[in-house]
Amino acid sequence: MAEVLNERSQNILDAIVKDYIISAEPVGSRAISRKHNFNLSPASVRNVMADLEEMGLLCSPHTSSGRIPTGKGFKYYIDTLLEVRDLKPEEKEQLSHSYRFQNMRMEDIMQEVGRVLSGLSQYTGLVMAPKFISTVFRQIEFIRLSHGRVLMIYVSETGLVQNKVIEADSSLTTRDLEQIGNYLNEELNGLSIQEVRNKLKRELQEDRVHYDRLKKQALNLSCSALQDEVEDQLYVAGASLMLGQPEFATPEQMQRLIETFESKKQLLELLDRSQSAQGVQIFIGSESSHVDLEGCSLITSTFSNQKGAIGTLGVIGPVRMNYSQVVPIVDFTAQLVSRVLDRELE
Amino acid sequence: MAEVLNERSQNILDAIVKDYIISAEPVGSRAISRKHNFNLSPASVRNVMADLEEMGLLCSPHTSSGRIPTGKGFKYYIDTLLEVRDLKPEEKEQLSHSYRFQNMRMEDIMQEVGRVLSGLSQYTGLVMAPKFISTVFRQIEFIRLSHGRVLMIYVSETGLVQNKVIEADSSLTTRDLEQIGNYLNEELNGLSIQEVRNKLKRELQEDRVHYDRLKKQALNLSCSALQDEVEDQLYVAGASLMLGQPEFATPEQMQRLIETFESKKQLLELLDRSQSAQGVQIFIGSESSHVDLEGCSLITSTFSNQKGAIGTLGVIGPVRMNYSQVVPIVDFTAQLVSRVLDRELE
DNA sequence: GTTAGCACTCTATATCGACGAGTGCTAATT
DNA sequence: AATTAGCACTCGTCGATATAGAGTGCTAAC
Repeated sequence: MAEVLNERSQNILDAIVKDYIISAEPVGSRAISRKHNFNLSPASVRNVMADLEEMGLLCSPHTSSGRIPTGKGFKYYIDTLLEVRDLKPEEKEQLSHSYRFQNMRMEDIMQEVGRVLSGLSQYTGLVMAPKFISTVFRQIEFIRLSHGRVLMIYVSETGLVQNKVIEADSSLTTRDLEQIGNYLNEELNGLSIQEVRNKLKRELQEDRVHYDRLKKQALNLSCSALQDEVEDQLYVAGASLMLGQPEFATPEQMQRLIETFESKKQLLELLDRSQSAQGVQIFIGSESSHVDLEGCSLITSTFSNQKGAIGTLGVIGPVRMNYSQVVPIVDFTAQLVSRVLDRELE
Repeated sequence: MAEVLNERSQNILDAIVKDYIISAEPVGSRAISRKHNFNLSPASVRNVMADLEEMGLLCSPHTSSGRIPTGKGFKYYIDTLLEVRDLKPEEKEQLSHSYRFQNMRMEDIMQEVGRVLSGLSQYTGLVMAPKFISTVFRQIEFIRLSHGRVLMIYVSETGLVQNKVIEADSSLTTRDLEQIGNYLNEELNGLSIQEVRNKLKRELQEDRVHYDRLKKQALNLSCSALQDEVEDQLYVAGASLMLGQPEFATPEQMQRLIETFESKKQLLELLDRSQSAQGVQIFIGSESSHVDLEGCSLITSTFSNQKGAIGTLGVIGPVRMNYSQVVPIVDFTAQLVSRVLDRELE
């Protein structure tokens, strides 16, 4: 699959991609031959470029213009040529100070991370909060609303608060709900949601449950409270920065981009995918199949605490993104957030 | 201040505004004279238009183009000429069915309202959730995090959940926090936040408090929990629809608009202002002083339940908005939401 | 008071040519 | 055999120019 290029071709591809990342404009043979001292004439460079074009790594917008890298070209660059340097200690130090996490709710932390990611990269920051199902049970409360509707408030180990309205037997009193809460808090403390579900299922099947009305109701209630997925929380920051990029300069492209950001569905799908793997991942718009993010690239990394609450954060920018700068930022930020989440556990 | 126009001038202004609302293009004398049967020649219409221009109600983009209404012209139209018809019962019925509020958390309701407002109007929907301070106390919980940090979860009468991290004496145990919660829930139930604050202040000043360590800590804790303002919650839906409007067709305008929507600060300021008055209010971009929403108009109304939790919702669109269509939608939606909030109280 | 007529203004659109950047090919060079 | 200089060719950009059309303001006639 991955074609092998000789060194000269690699160097030239590298140079073209780097130039294009800066200028956003087609790169000509003359510029390459002059700026980088390969000691090659433009004509020789042109020959190589023609080869690269044939391989599908470059293309030219029209007959007589320079070349721009294709999606495949960028992929090759990222996989083979990109050198991601580690941040220096002082850079890490500085980066840590960009984030102010003191006395913040989970929501605020997620939002702040998005904002800072966007600010540092000058692209759009994305954060997906840890999924409900990946969290560890800490506390649950039930509050009676009207007509047999109950407000459930769930708090995870890390202080993630989620709430949900559920239907319940309208005969349940405030007192009942309190007892149910106490019972569950004692029973379920420290279990992962997955374990909680298993435990609940097991207990519901035991026969003797049917003799204890309250216990049965407790189990039913917590089942509907914890069974269904709670909607994913996605934070998007700095969407307007994307509009400054030349690749989205036309009104139609802008509108499409903002629509995509607004609906969040496609973004969630992408972030979901990256959650399966570890470390930094890069998606290139054109290759990412049915997702309609043409011209965009996504750099993501997952964060998690020791108990396994997993979230994803990243930066979305034009394919022509400054990967060597953004990748370490995303990487280190993910580590930073993981550490902060662990700090929440006393 | 408000100038008085004779009937003919009014009719012509009315016609120009209505035409402009539809076409978004300068309106010429010929079009007015033909489409509306005033039995006036274009020349006569031109004379009137010249007068209206002198009064500052119209302007022409350049020497030889039709006229467009100025901000002042729109204001006159809204104040004097706009006829807002009430919705017919079947329209109300239909509108009610657009909203699906079943088993929704407060957050979801707010979001849904924004979405539907945007969908119905084809402009951008805004909803500001009831402010923390305007709510009525229902329940409070404290959860111990690390290093003397405590997660406070507050639930209002209407099921609005807000949480916040506060610093606290690190010697407080989980048991203490539970007792403090119980104590507060008993003492404060049913009071408005304002009353709660007063009560807390009063009790803190009583001398004998100092002999009861736990009570003192309870008061201190709830003071810092309930004293400061919690961040306002603003929901923006359908921002991309604004980008389809011809007044925001250039990339620069698009970017500015999205920036304004993204920062939310200016929008909050505007919505705040409208919260002081009752009923539907209309702000016109150019007049709304220092807020940078040129070319935009805002139609708002407040909603509230019987216990006074007040929020604001509305639609933001180009000044050239279809007021006669959108105003009743905003108005009725606010009533609808108020009713839904009251339903939450059993 | 109203309107027909007309000169005038300004925008939008299309057309044209010059310019420049860049290519691909070929033949000469190393 | 690889490299490169030279050259014809292509194509997009920019500015100038012309044209059509919409709309106005003014004046004189109704």
